[in-house]
Amino acid sequence: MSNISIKDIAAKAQVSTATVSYVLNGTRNVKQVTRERVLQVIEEMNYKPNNAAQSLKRRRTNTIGVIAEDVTVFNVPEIIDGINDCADRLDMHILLTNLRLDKRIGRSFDDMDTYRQYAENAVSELLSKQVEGIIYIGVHPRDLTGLCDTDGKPIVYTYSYTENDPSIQYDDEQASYEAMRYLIDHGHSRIAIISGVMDSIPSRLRFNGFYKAVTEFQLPFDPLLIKMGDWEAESGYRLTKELLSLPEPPTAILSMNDVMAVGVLRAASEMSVSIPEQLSLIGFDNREFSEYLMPRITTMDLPLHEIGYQAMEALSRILQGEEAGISPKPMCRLIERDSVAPPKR
Amino acid sequence: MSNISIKDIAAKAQVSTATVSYVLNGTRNVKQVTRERVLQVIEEMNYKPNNAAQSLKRRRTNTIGVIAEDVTVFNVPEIIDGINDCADRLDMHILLTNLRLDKRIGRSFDDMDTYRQYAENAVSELLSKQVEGIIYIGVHPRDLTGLCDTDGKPIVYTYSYTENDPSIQYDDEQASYEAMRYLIDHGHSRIAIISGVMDSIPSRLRFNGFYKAVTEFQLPFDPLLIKMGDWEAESGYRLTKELLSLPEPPTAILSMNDVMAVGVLRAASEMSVSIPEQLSLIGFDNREFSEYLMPRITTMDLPLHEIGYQAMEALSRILQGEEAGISPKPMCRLIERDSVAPPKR
DNA sequence: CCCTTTTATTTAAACGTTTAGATTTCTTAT
DNA sequence: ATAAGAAATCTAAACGTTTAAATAAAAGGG
Repeated sequence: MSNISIKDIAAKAQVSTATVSYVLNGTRNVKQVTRERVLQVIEEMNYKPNNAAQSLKRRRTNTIGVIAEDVTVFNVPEIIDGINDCADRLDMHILLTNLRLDKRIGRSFDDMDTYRQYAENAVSELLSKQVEGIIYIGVHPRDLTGLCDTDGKPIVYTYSYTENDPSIQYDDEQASYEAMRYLIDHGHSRIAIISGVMDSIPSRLRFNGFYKAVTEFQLPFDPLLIKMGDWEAESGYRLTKELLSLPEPPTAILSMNDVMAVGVLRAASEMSVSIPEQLSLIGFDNREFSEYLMPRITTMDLPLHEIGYQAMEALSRILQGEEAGISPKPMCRLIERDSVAPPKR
Repeated sequence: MSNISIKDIAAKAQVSTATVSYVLNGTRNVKQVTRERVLQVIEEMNYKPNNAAQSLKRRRTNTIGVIAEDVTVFNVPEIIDGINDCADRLDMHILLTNLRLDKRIGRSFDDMDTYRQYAENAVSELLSKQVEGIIYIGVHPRDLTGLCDTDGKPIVYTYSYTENDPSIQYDDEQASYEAMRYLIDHGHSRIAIISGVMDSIPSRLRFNGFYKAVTEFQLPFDPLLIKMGDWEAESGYRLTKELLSLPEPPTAILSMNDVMAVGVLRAASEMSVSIPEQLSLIGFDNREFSEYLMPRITTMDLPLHEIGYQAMEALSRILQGEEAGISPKPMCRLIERDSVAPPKR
């Protein structure tokens, strides 16, 4: 049970505490022989520097806070993993705060009072722990700006649904543009889109990409093919039924997430429309299950690790006093599987 | 940009630093009027105690370390959420260390040297941060015992594949026993089991539960119905093909995880065996996708939040000097869906 | 061999708290 | 009014490091 301090090491190695500190940090020359003696003693006594004392004196903690709205949301762990990966390289540490918002206030995004309370607590806690900056992983349309005083400590947002600055996002618009191109390359022109809730930025960006492809490739723009979902499977199911009942149904559907794509699958199956023969389908997110469905669905993989990594990099840059810097948005990647084929004619 | 210390507060409120500390911690009587004055100043200056200084002086950090072999493994975030939930209540903080083992050494569980290196680093880091104890979330057959010196700090294992002490696990044996009962209640007697890799404790425990039910309900024990999988979908697929090709195929399959159950589904579909009419199926894990498959599969939900919570509770008890205590293992819960029906006769 | 320069080591203050023990101030009983 | 006791406040040391500044030891140069 250790309370071995630098003093104990100094005493046993017959040097001053300063010398021990110098060998530990390499901040000054130490004669080879004494260095070895000190290291030897450190090893013997299994000494570990007291981080609290170090931070106090150095006035640097090498620690950043990560606030996650909810760690159990599917994409959050990957992002944390990315932050972690980068933090390791920068010799930084992470203090994780899980707001547990999904558990605590569920889907009532407008319960701003409760949100504020939890958010303030979290920030206050982190500041007290002397974090040098904060990364905020949002999963819903809300954020910290104006909510609480971070005492000058920088915040970087990632995976946030709202527009913050600085904020690290992947390129949603390009992603849905690419998905469209893939469908078009396969010969589709009557393509429907099922969106997520429209108050979220990703929905809007993905819609932009869709629209860009429609105009660029001069597809007929039919408002009947634009459906507003809510990210849940049920909406994919319902809207697909509507789409397939159209006098002139689409030959392909772009679903803004894999969960709604499950609903598409179900509706198609019930209506005996086979995928991909009679209807092509592309999803978003590359959720694990997208590979387990029948057919395995083609989907857009999100660079989650990457945005976590970049968020940490950006924060680090800000901490060095540099500008956050605008690195190009990481790209999504199409995972080709079995849910797309040329349209039947 | 804050470097407001207790001294600044003391000066502005015209009291000594001791008094400020007393109002902050309530450790001594302070006259109502001075207390208010001090609190006022604290509020005004937005003062946050410096945690490093506090820990240094108090010699308590109220912080525990959590070491996760890999946070991106599906069940880990739920467990962390449970730890978090309990820690909040106990006013404890969590320092998360992600070994990133799946990324770094993949499936080579026997690469003990690399493992040791990462593990030692992690522990060393945490000890330096003065954590009071450690929770280790394992996902593979290996652990920390004998690997590195934790300097007397207690470790609690959870979700670990090996036998450690103290270790918080849910009741795997009971779970598979219950699953069997459910099948038996539905009229099945010729029940096959597809196991995970047999060097993992959960596999063995689940097998025990299976076997207990077989003997207790006097089912014919047929070795041909016992198949060794490896947790992956491919093995579920292959073994199901074998099972369904038997002269006397089973009427139900118990798969030790949902991923292998996907393979079962696929094999059955290819062989035109319909589920649940001709073959019943129960999985394990209640993975999100189990609800998205067709048919939605009946599966065992794991009390992941609960074991995280209990791990934190147990660690806290140890830190109070009490015994770890053996609370009853949390139970798994059967999620009834559409993959089980009475056998066709 | 002494003086100078370089290199190695030590001394002591500081970081921002907490907390015994000392001191002051306030109450209350006489 | 005063002494005694209680309540409030203050003083100062300590926690385990780091780091300027001071000092000591070693190395070079003539």
